[in-house]
Amino acid sequence: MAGLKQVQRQTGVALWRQIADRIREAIGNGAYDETGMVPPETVLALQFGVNRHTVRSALAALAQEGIVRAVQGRGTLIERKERLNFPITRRTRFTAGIGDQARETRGLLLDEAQEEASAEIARWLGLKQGEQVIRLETLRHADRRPVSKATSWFPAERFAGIGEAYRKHESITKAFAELGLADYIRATTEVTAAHAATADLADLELTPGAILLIAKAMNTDLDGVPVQYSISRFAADRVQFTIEN
Amino acid sequence: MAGLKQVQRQTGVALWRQIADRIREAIGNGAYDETGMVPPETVLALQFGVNRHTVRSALAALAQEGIVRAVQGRGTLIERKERLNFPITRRTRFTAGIGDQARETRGLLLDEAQEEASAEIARWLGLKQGEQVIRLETLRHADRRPVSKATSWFPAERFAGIGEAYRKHESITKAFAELGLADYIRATTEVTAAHAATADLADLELTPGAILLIAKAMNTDLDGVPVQYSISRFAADRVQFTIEN
DNA sequence: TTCAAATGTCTATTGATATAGACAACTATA
DNA sequence: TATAGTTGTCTATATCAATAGACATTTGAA
Repeated sequence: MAGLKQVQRQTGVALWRQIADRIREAIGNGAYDETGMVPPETVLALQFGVNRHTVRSALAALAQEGIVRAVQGRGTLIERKERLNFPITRRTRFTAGIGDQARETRGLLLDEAQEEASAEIARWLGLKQGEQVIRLETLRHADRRPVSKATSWFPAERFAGIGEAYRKHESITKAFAELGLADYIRATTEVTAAHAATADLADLELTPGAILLIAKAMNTDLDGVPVQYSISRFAADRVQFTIEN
Repeated sequence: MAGLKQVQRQTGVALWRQIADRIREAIGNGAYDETGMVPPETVLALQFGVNRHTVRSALAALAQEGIVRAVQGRGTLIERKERLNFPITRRTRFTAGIGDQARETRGLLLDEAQEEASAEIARWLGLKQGEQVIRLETLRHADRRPVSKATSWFPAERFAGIGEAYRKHESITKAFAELGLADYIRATTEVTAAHAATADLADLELTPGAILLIAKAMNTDLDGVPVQYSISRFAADRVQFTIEN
């Protein structure tokens, strides 16, 4: 588990960024829980086989993210460490899934629009291409930290006013309930990973090079009729998915 | 979908690498399927807002990976494009899951060892810490391209000789069968994403900064007794997971 | 054959990245 | 109150990353 931590040169990814990513990950995995501190700069420099100044650049980046805080004379303290678990089941709901792990969850409506369904959206929602759909851009927080950004599409006819309902309740489940859909089922989830797009970086408070876990999900009502298709982007260092079969 | 492709400066990730990652992703998503070619360098330079030489660095990297091939006077042709779908269900098996999408799958045994179960492994396999387990390091290919690298643990007493059986059959399912376990069930899967570790980069033929989809999975026999715990690392640009509920 | 469009090559310059060394400033503890 | 251990700051140097411009070479179509 220990061993020489390695980085690669001349790959277009600066050493300080590789090291920052590794340390962030190690913190997330609880590697430094005993001391609550990152090892001294000289030790890290030795471990990664780089100059101490390079390690300092990495730690400066992590300090900028609010993950560590350096104290002269003492060391570099771990400020924040989180990895939420997000279960994916037939009853997957964001708020309920995260709810027991965070004191407070919020759902922000960033944008709302009615538009014609693209071929892909139409396929997922069982509509014809060009039929009207409502698109919501939402940003979900847990304990005041952004966790995921999602784009969702709903059949416009059936769910007119869902934007307003979401803005009020800050929850898809409650918005559905207000519009007469008491229950729904997660039918399909596709999971991929990718580098974050610029637009998502800012909202999720990430730095470039950061990784997103991307879940493309389709929900149906109890009769199996599609009610929602969504593409959710999660900050990979803050979330893991669990699939229980 | 079109719009200005964006890259960020002074983030420790070189522009040419960001651009290479975006283009690789776009190719994987079928963005250039109509022409079978990447847009001209000057067009890409305009789209990304960088100098043509920077785009050339990105394309050179992709050519190195064997994804594109530049032909003077014509353009830059797409050589390879793949994204396998990996379904996660109660009956998840690598070979069967990928089998219908690739002409040929292989499973290579990189390493085998018998060791004492760590606290985590023991918990997953329902053993006591320190009990003997067999660890296999395997590398799985589809159509001669590496797809995933996995570390698996098995209770040593019950599955003595599983390394040899895997080496022979190149399949966990068949190795289990040889040892008297005719059927098994995927009980739990945890999905995360992370930057690839150096050791995995080489085996999976990836470049640093590349993303892994990581699946931590536990399989049980039909009585619910754990038979395998594994951590599989997939090249994120070649694979997606599908969870059907 | 001609020409537009595309990739290939070269030179030059600037800023970011990484290394190296020296020393200052601060903290906790013996 | 020393002192070891830690982070903070400064200078200097070499290499990588990015931009800029000019021109050569190849291809495919008019």
